[in-house]
Amino acid sequence: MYVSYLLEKDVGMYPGSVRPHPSLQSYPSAAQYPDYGGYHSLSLDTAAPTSASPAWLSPYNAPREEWSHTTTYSAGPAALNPSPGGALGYSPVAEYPTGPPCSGVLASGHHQHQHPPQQPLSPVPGAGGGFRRTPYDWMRKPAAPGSSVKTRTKDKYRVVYTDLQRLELEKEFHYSRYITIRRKAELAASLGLSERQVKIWFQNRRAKERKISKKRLQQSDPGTAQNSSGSDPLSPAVSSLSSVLPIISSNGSILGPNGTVLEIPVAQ
DNA sequence: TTGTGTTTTACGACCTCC
DNA sequence: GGAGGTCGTAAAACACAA
Repeated sequence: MYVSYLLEKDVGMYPGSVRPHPSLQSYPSAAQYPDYGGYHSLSLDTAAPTSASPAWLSPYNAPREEWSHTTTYSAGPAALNPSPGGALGYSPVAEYPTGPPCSGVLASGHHQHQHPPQQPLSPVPGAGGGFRRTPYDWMRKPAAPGSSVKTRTKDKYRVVYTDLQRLELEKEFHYSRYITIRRKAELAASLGLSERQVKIWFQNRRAKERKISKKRLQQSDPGTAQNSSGSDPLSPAVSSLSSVLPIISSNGSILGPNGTVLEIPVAQ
């Protein structure tokens, strides 16, 4: 928590609502997010789809807040502002070099490209180097008219985030593993998610990274299992980015390029 | 088609900090 | 007390082999 607190304090980290570091002026392609797409592994080039893209509104676009009868979610920005990004001026996808044409949705703040799912445009590399059989199946499945396709069994349910949502979350995660309150609000608004969802996504994403790191350590030689940086090693993607991007170290310090410490957590 | 393993959302419990 | 952190876990969504 205090990390976020520090980040929030460090206004310089987020000048306005744009990515601060010059290297982030244009986002790397999705290929640079090895962890992204592990589930719906759509490379951006193919995910960007021009027409077959889920557009911005996924079949799951309805925020959980709508389930108020079963949850206690607070109404997030998504619920209040269905026009993502516009008011906030944050249009990450618009900056995306290989971004989808539909990214205009974010940039403009209007869902201009809401097409019905169509034919899969191209095969997508799947696990094992093959191609996914039906990369867009998950987009089409739910299209039951009138239903927001929230599968629910018993009291449990979950939605599947769109590729674009996950990509943006991944990008933010690779910028910093801990999201600030402000960025969380911005991201939630621009992605049509609740702040709670963004927060939980980051929590789960960190857990995933720890899990991967742990697995990696176990696979490596036990003798050298001790990561050079100690515990909680960064994922490769993050590690590579850490050479140019500010990042939060395992002890909460804010690391700048080349590991320089920009800010040290205040002793609590 | 089915069974199985993995990944992704979501939550509760518990903790720390302000 | 509220917010957000980790940790553990449930269950849906998915991939893939048989």
